[in-house]
Amino acid sequence: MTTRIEYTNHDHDTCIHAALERAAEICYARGQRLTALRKQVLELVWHSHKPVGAYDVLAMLSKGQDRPAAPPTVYRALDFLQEQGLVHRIASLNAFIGCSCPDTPHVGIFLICEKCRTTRELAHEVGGEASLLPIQDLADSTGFQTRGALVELTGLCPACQLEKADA
Amino acid sequence: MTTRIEYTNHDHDTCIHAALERAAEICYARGQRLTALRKQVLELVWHSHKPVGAYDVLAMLSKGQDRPAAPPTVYRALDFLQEQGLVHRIASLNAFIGCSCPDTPHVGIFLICEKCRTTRELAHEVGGEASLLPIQDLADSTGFQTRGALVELTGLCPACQLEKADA
DNA sequence: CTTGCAAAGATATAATATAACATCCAGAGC
DNA sequence: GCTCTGGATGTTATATTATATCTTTGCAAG
Repeated sequence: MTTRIEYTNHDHDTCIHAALERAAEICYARGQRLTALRKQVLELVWHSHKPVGAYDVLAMLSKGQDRPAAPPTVYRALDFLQEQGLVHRIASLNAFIGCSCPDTPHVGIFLICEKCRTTRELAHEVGGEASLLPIQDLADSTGFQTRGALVELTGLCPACQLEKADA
Repeated sequence: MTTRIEYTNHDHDTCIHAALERAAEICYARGQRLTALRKQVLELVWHSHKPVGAYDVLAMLSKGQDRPAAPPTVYRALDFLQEQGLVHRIASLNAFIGCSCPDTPHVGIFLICEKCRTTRELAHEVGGEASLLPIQDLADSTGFQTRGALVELTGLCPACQLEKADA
């Protein structure tokens, strides 16, 4: 038995559906409005487990529309979703990914596959947040007052390690 | 006694000079060419202990020139300096900062002050690299093969904590 | 001296993000 | 129902960051 998320051969519709439902609950509980647009953007971000660029969202949003949406439309929605902790921004990719644990605020710890770009969030795994403590302690010891953090590891996900062996 | 770097009231010319000298040694030892342009860009990045944008470097580089330099000039120099480990890129700021410990390759751990933007690299402090181990272990335990990392903490540096108390 | 190659110059454009102002629309209070 | 208000969205323009591509330069080995 494992808590590992299987990114291949899973029913991703379930991921999306669950994420949207939880987002609705969270926003309702906080008195925030998950409007149709914001919901749609969230759904598009959840389209895969790979970070998606703002302009990718924009393109998906505009597909089949008479008038394509403009960048601020997407960026505003993404800002809202970030404020609510529903998506994270991956700084090293200028891209966004859905948060699978939006209930509690946390700093993200991400594992980004260099090959397939599938990205997994570690922060809320068992010991996830705790793993930051040594760094925080070191920062504290220099007198720095930490308020936010960004941790992004790049490498190869299990699936791509196998593929690499093939090649 | 402390190993803490004092960023205020220090002779920054010494920092710059030392960085340039060490860079020259490193490049020579590796058979890499620290050309005049690359050296100048490195010096401009070292202009302060705050990350500096590529276009800031570009502006400084062009000041007083007949023809201003073009972006690729700066980006190429920065790419070279990054490859040699002489500067780091701060992803959350789209900016660059001189590495104070370029002799050995390492992942950067940065403390970025939200107020004055002064940025300090922790990676090579005592226990710096080691502080990443719990995260690496966690990543390993998921089967992820880490090849690179990015750690950026934001908050308030000691000096700005005092100022904030004043205000 | 010429040839080969890395570095730098030059031009154009791609990709990401925000500023500023106009309009819309849902809900509160009358 | 009406109107007022404030947040959300639309619209236009532009700022900021980064790269592709081709040309030219300069230096060093043969």
